[in-house]
Amino acid sequence: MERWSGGRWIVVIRPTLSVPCGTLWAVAWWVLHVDLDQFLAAVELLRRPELRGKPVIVGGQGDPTQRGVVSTASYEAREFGVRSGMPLRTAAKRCPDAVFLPVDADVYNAVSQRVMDTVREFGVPVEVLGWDEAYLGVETGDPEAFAAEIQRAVREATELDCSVGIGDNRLRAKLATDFGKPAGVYRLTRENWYEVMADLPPDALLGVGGKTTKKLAALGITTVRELAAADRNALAERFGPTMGPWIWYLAQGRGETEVSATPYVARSRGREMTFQQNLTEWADVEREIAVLARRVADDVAEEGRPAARVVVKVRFAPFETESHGVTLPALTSDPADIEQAALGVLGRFEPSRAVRLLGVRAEFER
DNA sequence: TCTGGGGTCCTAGGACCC
DNA sequence: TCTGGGGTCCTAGGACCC
Repeated sequence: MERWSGGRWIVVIRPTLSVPCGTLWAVAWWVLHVDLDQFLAAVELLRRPELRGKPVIVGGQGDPTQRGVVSTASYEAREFGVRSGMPLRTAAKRCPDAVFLPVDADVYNAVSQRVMDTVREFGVPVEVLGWDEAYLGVETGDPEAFAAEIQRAVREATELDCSVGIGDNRLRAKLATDFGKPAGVYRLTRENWYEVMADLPPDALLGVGGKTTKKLAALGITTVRELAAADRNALAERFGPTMGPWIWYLAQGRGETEVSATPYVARSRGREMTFQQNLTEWADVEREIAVLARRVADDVAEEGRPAARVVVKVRFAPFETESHGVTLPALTSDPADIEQAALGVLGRFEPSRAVRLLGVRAEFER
């Protein structure tokens, strides 16, 4: 396909690669994945510059003697083997000199907003994935230059570094980002997919985690290459008619190319809390469920759509999780209704066991 | 290593209906 | 009297992601 642009003809190829085309500029559709480097730690360093160069760990209440896990570790802390998701206690053992800071969601929200506003100024579709990530759909002959422009703009607006993955689909763009970190750009396409990914374990793919990797190993599949070459029907047999073929596609680097700028519509809103000391009195459990339900009701009100279903989650000591739910007799945003529903569902749990975590979630109509 | 809090999507099994 | 088969909806749990 050709079209007239900027005073010259350009060749538009979608969604494949740009090809040098004589005096014509070859333009293609790219997915760019923008990911801020060590986001939470980086934001904390902005307001506490004296911590720069030190191992900084953001997570929980910022107290490694309490229950909580690492949200983000600075690169210095990662040198000690500290990783996201690790218990704070463990992180403190690995890196005793680290500075521990509590998660400050309001601040990260505000900074994230500035970053995303900056990225949106480029006038391309932007799909935000969380505090620190977004996909961009970009039509350009030089995606590396575009990526560098984004990095420059984000740094200018926020003093934060980001890495950019360039891909011919969302999967490859997202995986590319890690190879660009920190503060770099990397391109992953059909051209170099196997060269880069073939020998990595299946959980290098987005959507394949530890559990699936273990099950695959039991089938003799231990690399992306082997998964890509596996029998699709056998995978469907083992992992289900959707998941089986899906992970097979992933291993080949195939994925969605669309980047949607349509606003995110939540399926559910929930609140949960792990208690520093297990609750052993059921009256306390009931009281805390009521508190959580009221908070969820606030979130539901903010959402502006009524709840259709309420689900209660209980994690018993030491770590056994159960959930029960109820479809509401009618759609409602009334805090009293949501609280009543949650307390009613709570009656279906065993009341004589110590409780580690409680959660309440409201689901919206699909 | 004693395992957060915010979510999404898929699967399996039972209920229910014809 | 003890027993079909298919479709659909609901629920609980699992896996995964940031």
